[in-house]
Amino acid sequence: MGRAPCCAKVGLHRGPWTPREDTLLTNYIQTHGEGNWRSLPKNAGLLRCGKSCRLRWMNYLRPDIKRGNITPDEDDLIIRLHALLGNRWSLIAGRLPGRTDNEIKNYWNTHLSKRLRRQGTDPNTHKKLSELDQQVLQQSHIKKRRNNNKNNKKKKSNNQGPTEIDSAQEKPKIHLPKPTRVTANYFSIPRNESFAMSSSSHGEEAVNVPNWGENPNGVSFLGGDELINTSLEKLYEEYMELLKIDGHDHDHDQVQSHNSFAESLLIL
DNA sequence: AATGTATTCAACCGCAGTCAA
DNA sequence: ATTGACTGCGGTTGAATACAT
Repeated sequence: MGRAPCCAKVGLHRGPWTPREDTLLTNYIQTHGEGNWRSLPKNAGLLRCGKSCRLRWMNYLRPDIKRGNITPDEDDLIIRLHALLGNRWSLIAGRLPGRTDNEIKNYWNTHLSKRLRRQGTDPNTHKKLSELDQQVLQQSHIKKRRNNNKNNKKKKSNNQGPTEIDSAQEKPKIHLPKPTRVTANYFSIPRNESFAMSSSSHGEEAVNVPNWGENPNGVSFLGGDELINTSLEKLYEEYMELLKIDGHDHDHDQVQSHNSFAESLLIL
């Protein structure tokens, strides 16, 4: 249908948020709650589009956000969840209390995917790369970054918009299937709250579906690192159990069994 | 010290799902 | 059944910063 971009309105602020804007947004949400993003900026006295407000709140201002220092446990969990779920960042973030989808996406792109590549694993498929594949990936990665920076310089000096030709030329992408949208109808817990995995999980089904509804009182899972680590450990155990039950050779069928589990998470 | 290159991450963009009219 | 507003998501950009030469 093609709607006009929500930020196209003349006179709206863009770019980095100022402390004053942050305060206005925080104060407004603290008194009126989240939602109604469209009308929020006007009501809060902000010259921002609703989308921008939502993003700022979700990724930066929310009080339950844990910033920086992603622990090795979280590292490992992100990698495992990515193998299961692919680039479904919001789903992954939902399993990491206090982390945002944007943060995890950035962390993946800047740290984890590189690490996997260095270890000879394709970050997209989580399969072992051949030596040739590794070389190709390294080359395209380096080339892409170089080109990107060249473009940045060019844009700075010319003060021109993005050069579509440039960006289109140097992007040999590996496309994953478009992530399935997961709505609140499926999972009725707030984002960034961990879920309680059932401990008696091995019934007739090979996979287990988390108890999404088991947080009726809005019980916080952010009570401390101990609590978080406990839930992470539970997750690890659960995944390992699932892999055992599948009875597959992990090296060869890991991705496939992960995918089937991922599907079970998405299609209820 | 100056310049070039690489990295990080907040913010933006556009698409797609949902839902009310 | 259709339409359009709203919302949420993943992909991408680009300014700021760090590091290398």
